[in-house]
Amino acid sequence: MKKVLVIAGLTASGKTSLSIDWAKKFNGEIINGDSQQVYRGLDIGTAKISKDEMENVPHHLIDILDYSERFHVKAFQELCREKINDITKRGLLPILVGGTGLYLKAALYDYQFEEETDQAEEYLDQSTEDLYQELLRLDPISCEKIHANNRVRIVRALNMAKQGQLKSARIASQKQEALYDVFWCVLAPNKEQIDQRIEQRVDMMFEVGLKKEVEKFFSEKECRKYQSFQAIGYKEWAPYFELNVDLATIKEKIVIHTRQFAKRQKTWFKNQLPSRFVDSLNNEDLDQVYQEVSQWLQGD
RNA sequence: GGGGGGGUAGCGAAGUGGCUAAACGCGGUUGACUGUAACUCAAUUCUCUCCGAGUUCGGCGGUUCGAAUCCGCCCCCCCCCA
Repeated sequence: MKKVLVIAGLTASGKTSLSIDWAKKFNGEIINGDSQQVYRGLDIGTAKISKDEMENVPHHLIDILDYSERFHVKAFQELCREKINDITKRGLLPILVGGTGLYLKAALYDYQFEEETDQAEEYLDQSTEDLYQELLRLDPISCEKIHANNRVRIVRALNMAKQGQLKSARIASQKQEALYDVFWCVLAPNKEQIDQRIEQRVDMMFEVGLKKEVEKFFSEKECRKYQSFQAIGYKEWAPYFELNVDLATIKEKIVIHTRQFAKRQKTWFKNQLPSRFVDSLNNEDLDQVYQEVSQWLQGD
């Protein structure tokens, strides 16, 4: 079984620096596992690693899309698996680094997606309640897992049901197994430290020109419907352009959204994966995991 | 000094005699998550010995069967005039 080392974790937990360190020590290459860092030009707001910081360690799946393009799990799954094969073939260790739990899991587990067209527009004029009723007819099992208010998920399941396979049936056909020999590290410092680091990071983003970056891509109203504009650090700027809201307020919003995001990530990793939580701001714990990873690499 | 507006749960803000422990939003907490996932959604958020009880709506006192809501005095904040 191919080995894949995963460095997942909360935003601002220190994934980037650890990944460079380990890539060198374990002779690996890095695959980005972050839904927003795939976009070219969105650098500051996504806290993307810079060329310098890479220290010549090869990075994959960064800057592969224009900010106007759409991206989704299926695409990530395919690209990521290709990279894993490629890196493994060259005798190196693939290190998957990122905070998008679903993407990581979908790439490494036996999740299956199929060719499918997006038909979201079809549902636009229908109420969420109606859509839920329809889904109740077509795929009642999925309804058990999707809340009646969760329009996004309902539309998704409906779309699948109408194009052939039921979402519930597809999930049932999977074994919930990893396709690789995976070591899951989840970097999760304690809350006080994460909150503090988030605040510092956002301050830094403003200092190094986040505003310019956002203006470059999103000052045109049209651009704000792009998926990339969903990213924290970007979407908060709409009131600045439209209502002249001051920068301090924008910044505060970004900090709050980032904190909330970190919490969601933590919940997700805690309950979706058999992962090794790492207090990445604690050197003892880091040494400890380092040993564990080394041992894991030696086994077959 | 005169005139006006205002003080409601962590914050913002409704409520102007009973249906109000008090709408709603934000923030907090917990959780869900298989093609938007940095998304989307849910539960919970005065206190407790928590299926019931106890304290709340600047403070004190009063009217009333009953008050955040009415009356009196006091304290604080904002605006205008002087």
